[in-house]
Amino acid sequence: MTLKIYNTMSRQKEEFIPLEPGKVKMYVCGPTVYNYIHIGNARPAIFFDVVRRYLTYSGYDVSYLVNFTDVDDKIIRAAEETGEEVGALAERFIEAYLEDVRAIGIHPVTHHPRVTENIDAIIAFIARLVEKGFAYPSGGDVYYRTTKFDEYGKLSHQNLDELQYGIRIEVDDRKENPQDFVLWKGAKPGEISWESPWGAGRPGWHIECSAMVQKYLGETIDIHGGGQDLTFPHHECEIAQSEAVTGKPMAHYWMHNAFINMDNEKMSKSLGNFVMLRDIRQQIRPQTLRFFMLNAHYRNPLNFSEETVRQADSSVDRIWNAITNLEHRLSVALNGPVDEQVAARIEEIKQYFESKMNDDFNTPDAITAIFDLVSEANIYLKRERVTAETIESLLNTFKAFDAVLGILPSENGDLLDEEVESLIAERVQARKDKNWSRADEIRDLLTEKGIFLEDTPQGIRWRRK
RNA sequence: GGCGCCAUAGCCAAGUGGUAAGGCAGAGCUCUGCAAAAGCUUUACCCCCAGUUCGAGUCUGGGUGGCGCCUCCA
Repeated sequence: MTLKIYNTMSRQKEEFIPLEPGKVKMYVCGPTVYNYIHIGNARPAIFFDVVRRYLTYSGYDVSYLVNFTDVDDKIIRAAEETGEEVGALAERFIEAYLEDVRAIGIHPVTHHPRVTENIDAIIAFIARLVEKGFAYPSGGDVYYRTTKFDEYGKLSHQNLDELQYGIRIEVDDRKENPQDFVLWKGAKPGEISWESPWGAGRPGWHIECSAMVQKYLGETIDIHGGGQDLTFPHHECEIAQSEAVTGKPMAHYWMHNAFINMDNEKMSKSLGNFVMLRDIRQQIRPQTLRFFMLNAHYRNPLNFSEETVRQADSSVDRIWNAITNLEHRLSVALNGPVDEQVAARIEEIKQYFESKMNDDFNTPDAITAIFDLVSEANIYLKRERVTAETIESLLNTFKAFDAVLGILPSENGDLLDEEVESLIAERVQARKDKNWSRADEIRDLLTEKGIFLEDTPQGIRWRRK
């Protein structure tokens, strides 16, 4: 069973063949750190985290890089407004970003290269482009000569002549052609800058990725990802830069996620219709947010609303309940072999899970496998006699899937305090005495504290919500 | 103008041409001291029109409606 990935370049699903057996090099465009990230920014963060986790699950050794754009126009403007140094402001939002993504269960990436730490590599890269005639200095800036790169437009399938230039952005007359883009920006007086052969300045937006990909991962990588809006111009420009220098493909697989919408409109900072991740994660569980994102295919738009999030939250409850119920039953389970029928179903479900993940990361269908497992577990628990080995086997399968999806409760012990313990003990006695009113009173009291009691033939079971 | 994407149940959402997964919500039943959790049962002529085919949600053409990119954007 092989992994297939939809490649924006070919507009087809292609079999994944790594450059080097057993290893994957992937690079995803990260944030420009001038603000907190919103839910829309969280989609690629979560999705590509899952891609990386699944590749790891599949046995690959993955090098996963996400860059920080820590100097650019917006950062400079933001720093002017707050009165901070550019570097201090960028650092502050990098910390905020790391805190945000950690909170939603994203595994640490291999490395976060930063523009300001790679200025030399960027200058060297531009110098090679100038040398080869793909770039030209003009009025203190350096521009990329798009007409020189025959394949410009191959990723986004755009025709150079048919692009509408200057519609949104005024065309700079220092360019030979309107479609040329800036590689090096000459510094304005007082602006943060670095020395270069073309004078003091700073890198343009696209060049950082070309330079850093090459420096950290090599001339060709396996997977390059990002949001759909980066296909053009950003990734197109990266290809023009990198392939002009190396003559080799920059990446074998180009992956792009669709957007999160608000009222069917793209969530974006410029439209102002966004929800900050920091704000929403006070209100919803990280696992709910991940479930919400992964319950739709990454290439389809996803509408964010109170209702759809609530539905995701209830879905996560169903999964968590199954886990809690399995764990509760474990303490009174018998010793014995794994039930054969259950084992066979687990194997089927696992095959299904992998076949769906292999099909261009079809996470909605992979989630179906989780629910199949939930059903299997619930039905098994209906039996009077269960074995610990079978329960362990079910729990381990949940864990295996969760190593990819990250939607189960976190491992850290969820213990009850003494007061709660003694209330539960009191309720056990009250029920023995058929003192139903006291039993109900205690249950209501604990419900208010977010602890839900359930009476089962195997004793009291509790869960938190 | 160019390049694309999407339309499936009340809601969310998969779906390799062979007579529609899963989740949420709802209804009924079972279990329960009452609950909860869970189980069982139950809810679709797949936007419209034509075509290809023994057979179309799926392929082709044409509509309708919505969305994205075309140098800030995930």
